[in-house]
Formats: sequence, structure tokens, C-alpha cells
Amino acid sequence: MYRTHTCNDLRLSDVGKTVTLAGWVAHTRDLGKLTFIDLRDRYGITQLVFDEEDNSVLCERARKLGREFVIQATGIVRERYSKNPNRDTGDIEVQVNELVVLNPAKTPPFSIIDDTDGGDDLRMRYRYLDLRRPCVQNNLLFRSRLSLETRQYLAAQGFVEIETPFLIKSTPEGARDFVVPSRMNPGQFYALPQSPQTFKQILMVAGFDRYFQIVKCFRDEDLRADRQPEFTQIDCEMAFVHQEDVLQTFEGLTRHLFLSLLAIDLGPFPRMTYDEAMRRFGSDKPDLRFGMEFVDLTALVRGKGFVVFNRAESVLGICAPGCAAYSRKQLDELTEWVRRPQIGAQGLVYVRWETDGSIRSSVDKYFTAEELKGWLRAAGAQAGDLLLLLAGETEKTRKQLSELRLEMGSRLGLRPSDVFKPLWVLDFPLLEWDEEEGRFFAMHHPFTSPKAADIPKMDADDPAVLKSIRADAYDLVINGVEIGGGSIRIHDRDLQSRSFRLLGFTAEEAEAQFGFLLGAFEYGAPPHGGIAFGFDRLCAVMNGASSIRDFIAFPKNNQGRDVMIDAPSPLTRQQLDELGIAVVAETAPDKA
RNA sequence: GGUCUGGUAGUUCAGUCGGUUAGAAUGCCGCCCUGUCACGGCGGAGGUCGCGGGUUCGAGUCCCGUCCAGACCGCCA
Repeated sequence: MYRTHTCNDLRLSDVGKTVTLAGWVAHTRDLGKLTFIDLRDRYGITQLVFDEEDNSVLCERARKLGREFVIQATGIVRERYSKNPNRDTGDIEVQVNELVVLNPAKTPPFSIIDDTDGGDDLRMRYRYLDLRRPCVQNNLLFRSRLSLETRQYLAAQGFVEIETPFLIKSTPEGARDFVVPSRMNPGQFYALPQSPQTFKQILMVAGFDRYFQIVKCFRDEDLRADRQPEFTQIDCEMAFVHQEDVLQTFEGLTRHLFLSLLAIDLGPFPRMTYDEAMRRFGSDKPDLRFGMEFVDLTALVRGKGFVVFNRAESVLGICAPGCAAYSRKQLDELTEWVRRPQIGAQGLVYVRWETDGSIRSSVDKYFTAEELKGWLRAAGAQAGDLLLLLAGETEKTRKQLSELRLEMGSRLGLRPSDVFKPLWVLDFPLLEWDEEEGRFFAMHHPFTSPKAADIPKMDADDPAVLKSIRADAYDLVINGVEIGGGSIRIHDRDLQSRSFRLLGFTAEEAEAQFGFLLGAFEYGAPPHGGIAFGFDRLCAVMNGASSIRDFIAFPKNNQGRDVMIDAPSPLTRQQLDELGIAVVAETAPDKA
């Protein structure tokens, strides 16, 4: 037996016991004739003490232990002379009389503490050391508890966990696929699933009623702080349900997870249509932790000689509370901020309503104080507030002002990480126009059902009418992060054919790509719908973090590389030959 | 595919207008220290300034290219 206790077990009540601990040397404090060692395992830290008067040989050995040595120490639990209230085991220490070095260690390249000095690259290359840091361990322990709670909740609701294959068929729609060559079928490739979408729908046809899976999905697209090429979804599908049933079920799951892991009751989730979200916040995933809603000033500002406003399709504003005191320098900086290529606004108009009642704006020469006052009133502003306006094409202006709103929210401290504001966004458009390809794409996916009332619009020729078709599609948003999305699916063969036609599929193409699913639908498909939650994002959001990397044990870097194992890597000539693959890219095969 | 930021000691960073021996903190090594817990004190070692080219009497510093890392846009049905 390597140990009798973990490094977070011992308390005052254990004083006098002989115990054996094992763990990593976190810290050595050598006071000469007295040496302290902080012994760490994933449970905590226990102080070991070596006294020269007590055992000089052992004390000398303890002094020579390096950081991250793996040791086993046996000794007697003692009450401390001076206690450490910051540590669970701070009342006691173990006076060691037997020390075994289980394994020495090289000096680590960075400190194994929460507030580490290691940079991202270094931490990822030595991820096994990074994963020793208590804060990173806590993230993964949280993730483990979250998946356990999810399974328990959904199982209690009658959901069945069924695994779907990872080696499936590539389809050109949607994100790029990771592909896997098939040795036994030379020249042919599997694709890794972007989601188990079609399989879960087939499970509904098969009669499983309520399916879920906590499952890896793969997308060969560029990475972000919240996007990894392989990520985990809580993937669900239900049969004999309307949209309302799905919303209720997964609002229940979400509330349960917040309650059980964070002891926070989210209450009933507010709902908003896509159109409303775009109008009020310029985003399909508004952060509801703060207000600063859009105000449409287009009609109010027209016809007064300010050409920018007269030419603009939309003039939209947000009211930044208490910001009238912004200096010229601050406003210039803010203008520069919205003009950055990432935002792309042409300029920024501001109206300051000073606390003394006076009004100052960047367009004073075009508008009277009374007119400006009218804008402020329309925006619901109060004295001391700052009105910020952007103008231009409606869609672009909304997007730009949405970014500005989030930025101002952050600067004003209105987005605390321990407050959670969920939101269902409903009635997403069915179709999305793609400028490059000059055709419609499914905004969600090709199996999404249009709203019953909008089905007649599917026969229209007018693109504007087609764009206005709404779907039974919904997203769950928390704090401005898209946590989940889903839809009611088409289960009617004819409707599915019409949908494919809208998306520009010929009958042959639809058959070639999704024939198996369409075939299944001809054998008695129940009405069904589902949702998928981004599990990594949920972990991050619940912990107030913006990057999902700290909640994934072995994440990829910005270039999609795993720097610890150095993947991806070239194949050997022999491997390529066996697969019948010739590489024409700049990376030559290994000479191995 | 694009924009921005960064790359200097093991690590995290500073380095002025281009100037003579490139610094700090921390870590590491040695010595001292019996109640520390970010222990403390004294001393020491440690540098291809990412790489390549250019400008210059002189480049960590300026210019061009390139590689790496991060954030973002495009992309992500």
C-alpha cells in the first residue's frame, strides 16, 4: 500500500496517528535545522516536517528533494505550532520518520501553481505538468461532474445513451470534414462526423424515442478560443414532440446542471425570436447580463444636412449609462476602436448629455440641441449618459453596434462572470443566402422543419419571401454564448423533397448524399426534433471562462496542432503506399 | 485567405532617439538560518535578443522576408 491517506485527509482529529502519504514535492522550505515540505496530490497539500534534532540523516535527505519528486513519507500526525488557515490541512503536519523517493524529477520548466509563470505554448507542450496545477485539475473535475449529472438527469427522463459511429460518410454541406482513408477500399475515404445528426434521426425512426449521447464531433475549420477541431456535444433527439417539449426538457436539464453544480437557480428562461434579437441587440446570441438595447433613430435623424445619416439605411444607437464624462481622447479612442478592420465602421457619432443638462455632440453643426434632445429621449437616456450612434447598411450596422455594445458592457463592468442570463432564441430563418455561391443554404441544417405557417412560402420565387421563411429552430444562449441549438426535423418525405429543391439539390444529389435517411423516412418516421449542447462551452461559461481549452485535457493550438505529441505529422512512404495515397502538398512524407 | 499583437536568461518580462559590458523578478546551484507556509539572508552560474537578409561606422532597437504563438475577421449546414 503506497498510502494510507490523501494529502487532503488529515485533520486535528488524526493527531497521533501514524500515516503514510504519497505525492509530489510542491515546495521545500529549508530553515537549516528544520525543513518543511509541501506534499501535493490532486486532493490537496499536506505539510511534512523534518527536524534535525529528531533525525539528522532524514532531514539532510529531505533538504535535497527537488520540486516534483514523487515521494512516499511515513510519520506521525502532529498539531502545528503555527497554523495555516488558508489550507484545509493547515492545523496539522506530518513528522516524517521514513522517506522513500519513488521517482526523482527534472526541474519543471514552469511553476506548478494556479498563478503559473508558464506561457500557453509551454503549458501545452508539457500538458502533463500543466494538468498538475490545481486550477486546471478543478476544471477537469468540474467537467467530469457535469457529464455525470447530465447522464443522471437525462437517464431519469427516460433518455437512452446510444453510441453512433465515428467513421461515416463525407457530405459537402456544412463544415469541412476530417477524412480517414480506407485501406481496404483504396481511394475511398470515411469522414469523421460533424455531429451524429442523421444517425440520431434514424434512431427516432427505429423507435428509441429519447436518445442522448455525450459525444465527440469533428470539424476541419479554423480555430478560436471557443472552437476546437474536436469538441464534445450533449447530443439529444426526441420523438413525438413539438418544439415546446424540447425547450421544456432542456431548460430543465440546464437548470438542473446550474443548480447541482453551482447552486444557482436560473429560473424560467426568457424567450425571444431571432428577428427581435437582431432588432434589439443586433445579434442572434445577445448577452442579457446588461441592457444598452439598440434604439432605431433612422427616422429621427434624416433630412437635416448630415449626409452620412441621410444616406444610411439605418442609424442605430446605444446609450452608455454614466459615460457623458468621457473625454475627447476617450471618444477618439472609441471611434478608432469601431473603425478597426475587425469592426469596420466608418465612424462614430456621439451625443453627451452632461450632468448640468447641456448637450454636446460630434454633429452639433447639423442638429439643434432640441433635435439632439429628441434622440436622447428616444434612447431613454438620462443626464450623464452617452449616446453612441452608428450608421450604414442595416445588417452591417447592427453587427458593428452589437460589438460596440459588448465592448462598452465589458468596459463598464456590466458582464460579471458569476451572473448567468439564459435565453431561448426562437424562429430562426430557414435559409441563409450565400453571396459567393449565389444560392440558399440551410441556416441550421437541411432537415430542419419550416414553421407550419411558412410552408406555403416555400413555393415562392421572390428571394425576399424565401428569406422570410422561419424554421422551428432554436438556440440556447447564456451570457451571449451559444450553448446549444436544435430544431424540429422534417419527417415528411414530400416536405423534405421541397426543402432539398430550395437548397438547390437535384433529386439525384439528395438521393446520393442522404438516400439512407430519406429511405428510412419512408418506413414510418415519427415526428421528431432535438438539440445539441456544446459541452466544452457549457463548462467554460459555467466557470466564467471564455476559452474552452482549459476544460479540455489535451486541446489543439491555434493551428490545430497538438504540440505535446506533435500532431498532425507526415506518414511514412510505406503507410501511404498501403493506403494508395500520393501526397502532392509541400510536406513530404517522412523518410522513416 | 486576411487583420492585429507578441517572440530578449530555464520561465515571466523591461530594454529610452540606433551607441560602447543586454537588465529585473522568479527559478536553478552553493553557503547560512529551529516554526516556515510566496520563508528569510549572502554569493554564483545562466543570453545564437526566433530565423534569414538588408540599411548603417554601429542593429535587441530601423526595413524586407520567413517561422512560431495568441486574439480576431472570413469560415464554423
